[in-house]
Amino acid sequence: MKFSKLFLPTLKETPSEAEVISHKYMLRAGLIRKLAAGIYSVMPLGVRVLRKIENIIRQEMNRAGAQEVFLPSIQPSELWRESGRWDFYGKELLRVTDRHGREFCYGPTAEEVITDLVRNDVRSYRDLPLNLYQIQTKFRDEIRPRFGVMRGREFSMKDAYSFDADEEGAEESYRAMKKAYEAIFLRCGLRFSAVEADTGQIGGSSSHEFMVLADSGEDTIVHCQKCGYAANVERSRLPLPPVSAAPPPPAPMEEVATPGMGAVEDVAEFLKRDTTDFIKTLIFKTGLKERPLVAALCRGDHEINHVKLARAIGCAEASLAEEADVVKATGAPVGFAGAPGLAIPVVADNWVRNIVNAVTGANKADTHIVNVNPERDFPEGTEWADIRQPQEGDLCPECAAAMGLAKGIEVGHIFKLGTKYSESMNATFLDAEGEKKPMIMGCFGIGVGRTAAAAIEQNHDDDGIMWPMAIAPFKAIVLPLNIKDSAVMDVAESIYHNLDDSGLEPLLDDRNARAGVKFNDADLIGIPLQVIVGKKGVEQGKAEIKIRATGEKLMVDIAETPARVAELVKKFTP
RNA sequence: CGGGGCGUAGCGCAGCCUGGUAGCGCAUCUGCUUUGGGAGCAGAGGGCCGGAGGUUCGAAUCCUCUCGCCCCGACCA
Repeated sequence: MKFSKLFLPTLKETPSEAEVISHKYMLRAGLIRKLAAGIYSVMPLGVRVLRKIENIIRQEMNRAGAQEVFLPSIQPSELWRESGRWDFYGKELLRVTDRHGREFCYGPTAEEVITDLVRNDVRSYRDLPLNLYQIQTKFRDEIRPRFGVMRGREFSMKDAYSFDADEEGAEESYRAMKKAYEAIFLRCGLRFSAVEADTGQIGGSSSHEFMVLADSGEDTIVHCQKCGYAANVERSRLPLPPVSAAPPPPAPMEEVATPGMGAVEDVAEFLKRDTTDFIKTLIFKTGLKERPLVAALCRGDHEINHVKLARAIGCAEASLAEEADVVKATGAPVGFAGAPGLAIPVVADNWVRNIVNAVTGANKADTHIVNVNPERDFPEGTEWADIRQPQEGDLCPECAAAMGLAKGIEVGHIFKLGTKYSESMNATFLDAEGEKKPMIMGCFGIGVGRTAAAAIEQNHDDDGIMWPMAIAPFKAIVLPLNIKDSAVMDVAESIYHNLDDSGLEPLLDDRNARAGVKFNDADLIGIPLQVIVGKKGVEQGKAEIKIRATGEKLMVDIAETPARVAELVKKFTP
């Protein structure tokens, strides 16, 4: 490909809308342009990257025994009503009505469609297992799209669905996908971690997220260096707190005046007590009829994780209650809630249980209670659970070593669905005994554009992108520094054609531009290898190969250049 | 949805407070020179100032409404 013919408008300055690195560089390197919030056009260079990623995905999915299909993006509401998600999915589901008044949605995922497809054509255990996947545009009407294609509303996703006759088969399908995913992200040149995850709206029994480690990630994970345990904080398991051998004796509860001091830090300062002696009480809305409000407790220096809390309560989501509800539930303004004497249900974090002579709110304005002892003073029926946010240094649930926290970008997510959809949508088969059974399902997603963005987050410098070889739009860019110098141009063209004939996907920068412009654009768009052809080099029979990622420069005989490029391409392709 | 910010040429911005009919840099086009890290000179084109009302002799500027975008939060395969 010749640069002069390529639709590749690079930007010298960053458009003001971009905040994160990958978004900035995707715009500047001419990969994408925005059409509306969370909706992007992909330009030629971007398409080349996406196709590379898609092809790696295809190869590994096919190798794992999955078959590619292509499902509709517009899906009838009936299927979604059958699964029960028409109402459950909420505003994120983009609903449309056709000219006859029939309701449809733009597919955010395809469990319903695939289950419908399979139930109609699969009847026997002999047809199982089956794993079908597609690479399709999805639409999710996110509340707040952001960070370019990282959290877009319209995006390309590979989604796979497995159907098995029994648990062992489903387990095997899950393992095969996990292995395929590891191969895919490894080949894409990403540093990632497969972590235990929450199942969210998709449902099902268990799941792993594939997290690309990057500071700009929206998810937080806890991980153990020693044994390799890693989990999304939403799914983190924390061991019980150490028990003191000789705890001080419990003292009688006593009210203290704490005028205007709602925050734990203020009260701690005032009472000269450590925040670890405090029990923080937060009131949450659950959306449940039987217990709309719940008090969640954690130690003063800890934070409640809303997702862990929701799971402990058994509700879809837990969010902080409005001020009026807090007043109603506790009889005090926000900041003075405490478990003793509270009428609403109490869920307390395990780490609260053996705090001795703790400080907590008195359910009375400007008042706290000291010497609270949970076992003695908490209401009857208090539930204990693991509901707090992990902290740096928390101990590993598997091996008890200290864990760390890291930010990650979720590029893939795999779920064991069980029979959630096959039962609600009646996808059954006859087993060897002639008995009718629901298929056991799994589902497996990869965000294609997000994988590209994650690759940039992990591989860039101040000058631009440094594409991993396997997903680079071009593997090498040939830079004749002066196209009017026919000796230089002849050498550049011959190297270019040679590379092209060898299938090494070269780009020839044949623009009549100064050397600096070409260097800067080559760095920006992140082609892994630059072949620099200049006057001085040509006179000595040499060309120069620059490795974008390391900055390393090699002087090479012109005749050997294509072979050296081929070598380097091979070396850098995992 | 709550909070904050921003819409002026393709991109980045100034002008707005204190109304007088739009400007800078980059990019683009033409010509000449230049060609190893975003060139120089000369010339040229491009904006009903997001939109709609209003105030005024006069609105990019003041007021009201509206649309869009970005950030934080809530939310989220």
